Amino acid sequence: MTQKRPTKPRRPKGRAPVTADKVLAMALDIVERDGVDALTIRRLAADLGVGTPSVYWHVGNRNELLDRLIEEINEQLGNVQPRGRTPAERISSIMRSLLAEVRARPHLIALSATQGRGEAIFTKAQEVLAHELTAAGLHGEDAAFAFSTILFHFGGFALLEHAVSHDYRIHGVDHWARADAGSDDDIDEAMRARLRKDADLDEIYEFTLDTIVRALLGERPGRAPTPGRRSGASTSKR
Amino acid sequence: MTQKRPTKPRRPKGRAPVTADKVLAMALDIVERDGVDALTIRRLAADLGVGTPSVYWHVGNRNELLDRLIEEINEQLGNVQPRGRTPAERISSIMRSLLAEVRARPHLIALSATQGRGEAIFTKAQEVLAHELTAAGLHGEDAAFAFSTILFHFGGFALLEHAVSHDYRIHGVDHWARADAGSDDDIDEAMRARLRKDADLDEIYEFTLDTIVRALLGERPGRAPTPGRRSGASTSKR
DNA sequence: ACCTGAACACCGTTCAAGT
DNA sequence: ACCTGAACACCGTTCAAGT
Repeated sequence: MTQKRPTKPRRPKGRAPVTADKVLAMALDIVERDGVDALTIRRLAADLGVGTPSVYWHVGNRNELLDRLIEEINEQLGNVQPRGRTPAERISSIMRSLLAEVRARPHLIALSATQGRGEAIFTKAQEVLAHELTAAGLHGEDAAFAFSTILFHFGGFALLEHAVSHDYRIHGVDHWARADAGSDDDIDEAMRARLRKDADLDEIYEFTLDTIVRALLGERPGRAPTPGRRSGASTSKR
Repeated sequence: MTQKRPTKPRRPKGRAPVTADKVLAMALDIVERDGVDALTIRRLAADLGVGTPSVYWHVGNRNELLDRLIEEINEQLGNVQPRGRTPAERISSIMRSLLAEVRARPHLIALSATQGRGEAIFTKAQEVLAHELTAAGLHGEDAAFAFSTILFHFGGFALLEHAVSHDYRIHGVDHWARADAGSDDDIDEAMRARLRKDADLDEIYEFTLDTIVRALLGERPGRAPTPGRRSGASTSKR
């Protein structure tokens, strides 16, 4: 539109004033493309075509910017609808979709981690979870405890998984690869062999989530949900 | 010793050459006193009485330094011995002491978080845990799965608790304080009231840990361990 | 082998000043 | 109300040079 000078990407006149929303949008863009660390005020200002003080004028300092970013992403998250027939299944299904959503947005986790805001994750889904908990027959303090517990379990898992996603193996690899690991005998070889490989995070999440939800709802554990899983794979004792 | 010039804290001659261990010790000192962010190469060099290039010579760059620091703290950690009569109790007790230890060293968690090394946390205790798991009758894949699951649960909790320790309330506070929170009726008032207050993190940890350990060991849930807990505190439905 | 001064290429943030 | 140039006070890291 209007005049465009090839060498000067800066807006020539008073064209299209930068707004706080535009700053936020551009910031989100940078984070999604190049990660949280790449989001510097100077880079942001440059991409916006303004000087750094302008950024400070629209949105506060870098911390405020990151906080706003978290909330923004958050609002786009958690449009989950429960699936399943039993209450436990429905609740588990919520937390499963949530993990999938959050995994698809690693920036969000990275942001939350750097900002120390493990809670801010998804607001919408909280309503759904609360609703489903009362539908499951929980009320008052019990419902609140179940709510917090489930959310905390989810948040902790998401955070650790992310913190560890680069080259994880629950530390094991180096440690358990050593022949002398595990004092002497005692720890059998099959276990040690398995610990040398990466842990199956999905399996862990599934199991812990199921277990916690069922316990909160007062159901007995039952090996029903994941058939064939956790059946005694007891191997040679060495 | 020898000459000491008051205005110049730098070591005057070739006195007491800096070693890698001294660098590490000083770094640990700074982190413990002023936090991870305060640990800058320049500050470290200054406190050591040398120029910045010296630091680079002894220990690599900042990342390597942080990694080494994590491992160092780690080695001082996890001298736990299991207490309790049943296997579940003994295992839970390990993870309880571990949380206590890690809580007493917030720097370690901060370090692990910034370095993305949620696993590095405590090496020694892993042996104890593995031992106790096999003593509980688990072997092979099952034992490995239990091991990873328990560690992951612990790590996730520690990480989230730390990330959130400053002003936590599972996001709730702002959200559930609003009168319109929870679509319309449905969510009862007692639950909403409880969500406005901070969640009891100890209670959550205790409950999830117990539940998971018992499930892994094949015990039935049972409300025995924490008597009086989670008894239907169902209050007025509004 | 160990240390130095000095520089490079970045940061976040603020100030005085412009329109 | 919004934007600028310029600076301040920091960073991590490296280079060439000293002993």
